[in-house]
Amino acid sequence: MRTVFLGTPEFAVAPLARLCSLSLTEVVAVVTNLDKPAGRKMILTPPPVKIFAQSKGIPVYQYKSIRKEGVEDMRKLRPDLMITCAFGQILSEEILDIPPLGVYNIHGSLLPKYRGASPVQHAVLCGDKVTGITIMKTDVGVDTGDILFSESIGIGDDETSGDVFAKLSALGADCIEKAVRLIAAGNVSLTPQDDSAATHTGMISKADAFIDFTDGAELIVNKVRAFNPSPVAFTLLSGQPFKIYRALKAEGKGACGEIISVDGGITVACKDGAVRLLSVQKAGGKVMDGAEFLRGNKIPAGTVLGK
RNA sequence: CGCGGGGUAGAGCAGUUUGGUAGCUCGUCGGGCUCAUAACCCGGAGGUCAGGAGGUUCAAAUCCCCUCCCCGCAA
Repeated sequence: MRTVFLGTPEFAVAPLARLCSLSLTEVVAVVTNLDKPAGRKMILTPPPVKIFAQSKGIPVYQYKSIRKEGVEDMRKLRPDLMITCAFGQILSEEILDIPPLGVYNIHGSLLPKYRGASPVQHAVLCGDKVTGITIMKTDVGVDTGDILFSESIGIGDDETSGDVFAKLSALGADCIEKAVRLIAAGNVSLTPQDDSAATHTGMISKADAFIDFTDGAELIVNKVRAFNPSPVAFTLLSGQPFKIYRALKAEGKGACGEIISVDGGITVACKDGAVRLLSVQKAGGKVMDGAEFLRGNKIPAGTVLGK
């Protein structure tokens, strides 16, 4: 099957790699977002999917808007099948109609839960114990298409979004292989989503990652997990950004945001107890564990975070 | 040239303003105490202070110049 893959970030690389390794699918082109300026020097950086595709010698197409600029290119490719995975753009009817076998999407949640841009982060943020991959037919809505199947996976108590992303990316590869075999065999049975059970997730912003110590310990720990590796939960220490990479619930009482213990680690009081900061970073500094940080930064107990 | 912090012992930092014997916490090694210990006490090792046979000076971690690297913000 002539297959066109549309995806952008690291998450999409494993599924793409799987499709490339199958004899069933011939990946004739990869579509991805434009290279973006990144980092302090604003160096133009190609998306991970592009880097992978080029290493395999697969033609890469990049559009600001595939709907406006890419329709003719897609038609010329004469794909039998198109696969989307964290592509970052919404396809038009015009494009969806091109491949005779249809367009399928790899989504990082158990739909209809967590439609949208940040399903993985929200699953972690909400403290879910289970999430998964859904393979669904792509339609003009945002993750609203009919479901081919889904597979679930557990979320460990101490796992971050980064950890879950890695697991789901691998699962996504397995799922898309399975899906492609079903499609090739003509064995496709779709189930519409229950829209009444749907939840939607938007883009994660830096402001979402600000820790409010008047929240409960569990929510704070979940925020820390959900926003690692990006954008990373943070608070303020003496008015400067103070990032928190890892934290655990702990025993203790005190005013919200107050550091109540600096004995071998940093323990901060919150609404219903305390959290222990296991991995932190101050502005301009490196990431280090709590005890290490305290060795060189004399933080008196009683210091209040968040201002 | 987007803004800013930083590079000093294995780790994290102070010392730089006001040049003048290289310091702190931890780790490490040795010894002691203890039923015992990640606890406590005593002692030791470990640093060409990012680099430049640079500049100034009697004297530079510190002041001036150049280069490299790390990080926060912004995007």
